[in-house]
Amino acid sequence: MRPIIEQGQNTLSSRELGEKLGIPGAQVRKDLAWVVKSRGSDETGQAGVGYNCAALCESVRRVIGTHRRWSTLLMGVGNIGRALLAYEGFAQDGFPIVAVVDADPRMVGKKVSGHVVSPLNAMQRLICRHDITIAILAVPRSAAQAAANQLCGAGIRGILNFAPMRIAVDEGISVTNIDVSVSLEQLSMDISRRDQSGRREQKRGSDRGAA
Amino acid sequence: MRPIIEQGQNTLSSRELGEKLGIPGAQVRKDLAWVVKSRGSDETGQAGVGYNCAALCESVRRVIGTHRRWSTLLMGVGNIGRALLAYEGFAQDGFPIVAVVDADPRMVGKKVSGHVVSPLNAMQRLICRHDITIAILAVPRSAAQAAANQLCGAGIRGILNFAPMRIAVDEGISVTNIDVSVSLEQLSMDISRRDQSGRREQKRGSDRGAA
DNA sequence: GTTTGTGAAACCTTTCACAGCA
DNA sequence: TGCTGTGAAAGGTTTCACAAAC
Repeated sequence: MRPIIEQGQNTLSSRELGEKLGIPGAQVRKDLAWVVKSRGSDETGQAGVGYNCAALCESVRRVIGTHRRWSTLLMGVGNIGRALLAYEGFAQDGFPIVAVVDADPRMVGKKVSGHVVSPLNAMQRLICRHDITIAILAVPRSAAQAAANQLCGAGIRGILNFAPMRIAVDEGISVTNIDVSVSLEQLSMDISRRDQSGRREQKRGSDRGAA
Repeated sequence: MRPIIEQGQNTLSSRELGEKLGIPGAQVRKDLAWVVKSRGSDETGQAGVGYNCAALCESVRRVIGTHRRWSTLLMGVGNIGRALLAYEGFAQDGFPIVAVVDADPRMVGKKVSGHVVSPLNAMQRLICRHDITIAILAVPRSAAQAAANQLCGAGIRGILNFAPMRIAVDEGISVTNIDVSVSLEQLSMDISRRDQSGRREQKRGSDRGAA
C-alpha cells in the first residue's frame, strides 16, 4: 500500500487505475476528464503514456477539496467523541479538530486527548476565531436537533452527524450521516440478497457463474 | 418523530411518504412495487387509499433483512470498539453483539460494558456456537487485513469495517466500510461545490434559486 | 506498438401521465 | 374524488469503439 509514486512509477494508465478500482478503463477516463474540466486545468492525460501521478493527485485533491485544511469542531465528548479525539488521524487527512465543546458543565475545562473542552456558549466565538467550517456532531439522539440548530446559527458550513437520526438544517448547509445501524442494515441486506441469488442459482442449475 | 402508526394513522399515500423523504410520489410507488415483488408478497397498495403502514413496514423489513436478528461479533476493543459496546443500541435494531474478541492478551478476560473479551483463538468456536453472521472490525489499520483474513476463514458472512483502508475478502463475503475521513472528504466536497455554484450564480445574476 | 478523449450505443433510473380501481 | 400501478418519455450513467496523439 505504499504510494505508487514512491515505487518509482510516476505515470498510470486508465486501465491500470481501473483494475485497482474494479471498474473499466473507459470509466476512469470519463471521470478523470470530468475532474480536469471541473478544475479548469489543462493538465490532461497523455495518449500512449497515461496520467501523471503527481498532477493527477493534485487535480483530484483540488476537486475534492483536500488541498486545503478544513478546521473542524467536535461537539460532544461522549463515547464517540472521545474515540474520535483519541484517533488523531484526521489532522493528517486535512481535518484538524481545533475546538471541542460539550453541553455538560462537568465536562467543561477537562482535557480529553489533549483537547480542552469548552462550554457551549464559547462555540460561536471559537468558530469565528479558528475559521471553522465543519462540525462533527457526536451527541445523543435526544440532543442532536437542538445542537444542529445551534451549529447552523453559529455559521457552520457542514455537519458530520453521528446521531442516529436525520437532522434538519438551514438552507445551504451540508450534512453527511454516519449511522452504524444503517450500515449494519446495508450489510445484512447485501448478505440476504446474495443468499437469495445463490439459492436461485442452485434451483435453476447455476446459469453462468456469479450474478 | 413518534411512529406514524401510533399517531392513529394506519395508512399512507405515496405522496405523503415522498414528501417526508423529499422525493416524488411516483418514485415511492416504483420502489414499493419493487419491494412487494422482491418479497413475493401480494400485499400491495390500495388505489384511492394508500399503503397499509403495518404491512408496508413488514415488507420493507423482510427485504432489508431486519425481520430477523443478526448476531454480531466485535473484533477489537480499542477506542472505537469500546464506544460501540457502550452505545448498546444495536441490539434493539436487531444486531446484538454476542461476542467480543481482541488480539491483545492483556485485554482478554476483561469486562467492557458488560461484555467479556475473548481471545482470538476462541473466535471460530464463538462464531459457530452463537451462529454469528456479521463481524464488526474495529482494529487499527495495521492489523485490519490479517483480522479480515481470520474472519473470512472463520466463516463470517459480512464485515463492517472501521479500519481506514479497503480490506480484501473471500468471494461471497460482503463488506461495508465506515471511514470518518472519507465522510469528511465527502462533506468538504459538498461544501466546495456549493461554494462554486454559489459564486457562478452570483456572477451571472442568480438565474433561478438554488441549483 | 500503446493510450487518451470522446461520440454513439446500451443500459439504468427518474419522472410524467393516465387508465383503472376503491 | 383520491390513489395505485405502470407504460412511455426524459434524463443520466456506463460501456463500446475508434480516430488522433504519443
